[in-house]
Amino acid sequence: MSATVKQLRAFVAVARTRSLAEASAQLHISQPALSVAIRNLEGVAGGPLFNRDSRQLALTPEGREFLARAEQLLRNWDQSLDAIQQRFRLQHGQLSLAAIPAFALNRLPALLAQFHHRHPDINIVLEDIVMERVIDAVQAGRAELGISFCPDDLGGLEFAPFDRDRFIAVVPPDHPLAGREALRWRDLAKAPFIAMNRGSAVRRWTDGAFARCGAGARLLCEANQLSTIGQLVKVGLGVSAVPSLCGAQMRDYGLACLPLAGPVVAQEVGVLLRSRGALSAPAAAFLELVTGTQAGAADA
Amino acid sequence: MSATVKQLRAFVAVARTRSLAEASAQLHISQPALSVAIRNLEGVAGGPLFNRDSRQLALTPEGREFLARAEQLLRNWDQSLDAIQQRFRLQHGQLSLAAIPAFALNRLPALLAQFHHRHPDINIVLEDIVMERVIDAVQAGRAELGISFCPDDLGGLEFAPFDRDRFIAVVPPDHPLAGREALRWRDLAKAPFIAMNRGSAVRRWTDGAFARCGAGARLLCEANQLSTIGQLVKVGLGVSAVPSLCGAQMRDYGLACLPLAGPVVAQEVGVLLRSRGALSAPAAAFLELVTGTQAGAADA
DNA sequence: CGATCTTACGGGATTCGTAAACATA
DNA sequence: TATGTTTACGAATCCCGTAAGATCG
Repeated sequence: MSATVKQLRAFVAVARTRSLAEASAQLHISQPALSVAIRNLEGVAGGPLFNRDSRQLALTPEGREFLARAEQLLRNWDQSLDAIQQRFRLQHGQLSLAAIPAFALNRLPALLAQFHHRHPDINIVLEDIVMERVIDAVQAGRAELGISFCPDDLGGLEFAPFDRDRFIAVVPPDHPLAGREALRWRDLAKAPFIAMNRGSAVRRWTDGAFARCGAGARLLCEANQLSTIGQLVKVGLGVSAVPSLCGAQMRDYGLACLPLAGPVVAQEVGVLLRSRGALSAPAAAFLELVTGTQAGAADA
Repeated sequence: MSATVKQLRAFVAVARTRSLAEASAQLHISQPALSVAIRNLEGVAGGPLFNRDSRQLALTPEGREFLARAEQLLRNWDQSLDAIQQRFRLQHGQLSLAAIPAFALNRLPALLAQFHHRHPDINIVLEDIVMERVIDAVQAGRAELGISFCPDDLGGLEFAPFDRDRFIAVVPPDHPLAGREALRWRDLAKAPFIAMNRGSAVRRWTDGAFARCGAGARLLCEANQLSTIGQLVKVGLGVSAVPSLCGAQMRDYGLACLPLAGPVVAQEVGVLLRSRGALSAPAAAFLELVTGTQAGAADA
């Protein structure tokens, strides 16, 4: 067996704190894991790096020498890795996006954090607006990239899908339906339904789903934001169905989210853009990021 | 994810050979494994290190810069690790051992290789002799350490056990008994038996085992080396029972080795020495090696 | 008895190798 | 078609975290 970078970092942390307990907290690993890591490193080195006679670990002479080498080694390591990452880092420019709120609230933050970690010098301009205005923004060039469900009318834009989103049922946690494994659309038709405002894409899809299963929903009220719908469900006004994108958000509100069996209502989620060839470097990098990492991200 | 030393070694090998196939042979890993390793490293770096357009991989400018850094990094790494290992390495001295042939032929080579790898400057003096003479050698100080089964009379020596050895049955591969899962001593009593010479410890144990199960063996012939016994079994003269230590050797001869159920004949294997406190550094190191690593090494 | 380190063991993630698909001269 | 790379998937390995044990003040 050979030594690893992780073991060296562990050794340096322990040598500095002179305590496994303290070092394990710094390294965000458990104390036993650190104990075996140090022991393994000592196995590679060929002898003891610490004296364990007292209650507090003290470096042996060999350990003291190795500490100096290890610290230098880790400095070089991090330096070299930073250097190569910097070479690939975009130096300037900006990323202008438009995204529908369902995506902007749930998936986008993690993606943008990742993007910003890779390219800290790129400014990010984000508009979270409804699907129709996302299309406008991309067409007008206000945003280079748009993220939304696949619209019925692309308006001359390209669409690069990277995920399929299925609707999920949202009910109050104490609702009789909340205990089920899965629901069908006709189950939702029996309870008062809280829908998106007429004219929105989500509304068209829910209407279509009810129509297809031959059961009209008892429409109780409408809202034009999914988070509003969540709150209305929360207070017991009725039930609803939302894109699974919003599952995490709805669960945060304390609502029960159940998969919807039966006639599948699935929508492509993807990136809207004017021309793949004319993308700025930041936009191209983001497009690669989103199509590469989002491939398998399902929600119940 | 962070980069690993292994990935850096892979990168350097590929960059030098400009071929995954060639590099994978050097690194003793499969080509696909190397392919994903490089891809992962590129993921950490944030961009492509190689141009894959032609059939032959060529470094990108960033890859070229990284290669220089990686080579330096690996040099430092190996240097530092060598240095610490050298600090723990015994500089001079010799290790004088006596071991019974059963052990010297089967387990000792790997142990000595390991010891020599750790302490290349230590001369090793090995006597492979029968148990009684091992005791003599240690008592007389000709050997500092003796490896053998636990003798009935320690002769004033210390014995540090590190393994339990059970006898196994040895039969020709085409023998009717060879197909069984396991044998009992009384099964062996039916066939002609090839034993160790009277007076040897192995002979006393096999005699004892037959006596205990109430079946006298049909003694066909005797030999004073276990390897001779193996060859006699091979040519169909009869069957035998040997310490499991010799299992690998017997299988190498093309013989069938079967576990012996029923009355257990097990012997402690361990190290004989005059005084634990008076050991030389090489002997102490070897003792630690053998008691540490041999703990769980069973043979069918 | 309390704090700290070690040992033992089950679960999860990573990595490897085999096999098959793919690209290119 | 032959060489060389990538993708997919089952299997083995390694590493970590939880829990129990040991040691010292």
